Amino acid sequence: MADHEHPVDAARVRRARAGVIGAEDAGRLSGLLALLGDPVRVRLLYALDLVDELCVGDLALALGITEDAASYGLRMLRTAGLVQTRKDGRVVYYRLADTFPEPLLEHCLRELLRLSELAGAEHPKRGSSRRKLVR
Amino acid sequence: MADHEHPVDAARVRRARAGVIGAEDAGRLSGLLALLGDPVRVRLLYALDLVDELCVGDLALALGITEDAASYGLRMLRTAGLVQTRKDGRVVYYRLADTFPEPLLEHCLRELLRLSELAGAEHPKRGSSRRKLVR
DNA sequence: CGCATATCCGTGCTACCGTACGGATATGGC
DNA sequence: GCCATATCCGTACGGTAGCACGGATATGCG
Repeated sequence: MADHEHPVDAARVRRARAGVIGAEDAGRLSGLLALLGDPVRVRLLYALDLVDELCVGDLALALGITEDAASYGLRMLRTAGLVQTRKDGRVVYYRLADTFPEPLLEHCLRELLRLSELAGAEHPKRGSSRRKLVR
Repeated sequence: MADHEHPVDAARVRRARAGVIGAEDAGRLSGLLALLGDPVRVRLLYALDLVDELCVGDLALALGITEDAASYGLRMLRTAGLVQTRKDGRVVYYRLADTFPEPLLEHCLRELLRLSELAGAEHPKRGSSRRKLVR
């Protein structure tokens, strides 16, 4: 591909360069978004938002996924600090983290869901019908 | 891993099962989130939000990425219906789609960015320092 | 008409993600 | 103490995403 050394609109390029989100922030933000960009993890968060807390096996049962998948997804969310655990005997109960901005994120997700319905409906991106997420 | 046939808290499992987001919706939503879960695409959207429209080469220049990467990212966003194009001669100008909920999404991203700063700061997820996003 | 340029497209490669499997660890019950 | 169970962990593997490279296409310019 050509190297394109000559900007077409130098002024706008400068404005964009100056104001665009930095690579550091973009990395963190996209990392978080990528973390949410998984059917299992999104549904885990939704489920935990519904019921205060639930253990790994019950979450797997509720979502119709293997305990491995639930455990893996929960570990990712926990590593990112989005959920926290309470251990009671052999059972580990997961819940949304105290710092979790429930209403905000729920609002965001609801709106993004609406957007996804009209924007990317016909594009079978990852996990739309490829995996059996339920039952 | 054990099969866990006996739910610990059957009531909550039922509640979670009934109210949790469906697999269909989860697929679309996570697909959209995964689409946003890429440093290049997030920054492309930010840049397009700053300046009304910009062509591929200038966007690559502004973000310090190759034109291939810009073209690829823009194609993804266009396929999902998040951006639209205007062709003028050889140059293709990209802008946010008319249906793009600017203030909403911007608000969401800003808040998520804040969340990412305190939640996943110490976890080098994808793209934090792995890729050269700028310069 | 021939050349330069802006963008797209097909292909191949590398890296990584999510899952399954087997085993390890911890805890409770008998 | 011994066994069952809930969860985690290490490993291996299939699938796929994102990028580079070369070429194709289209358009402006002389």
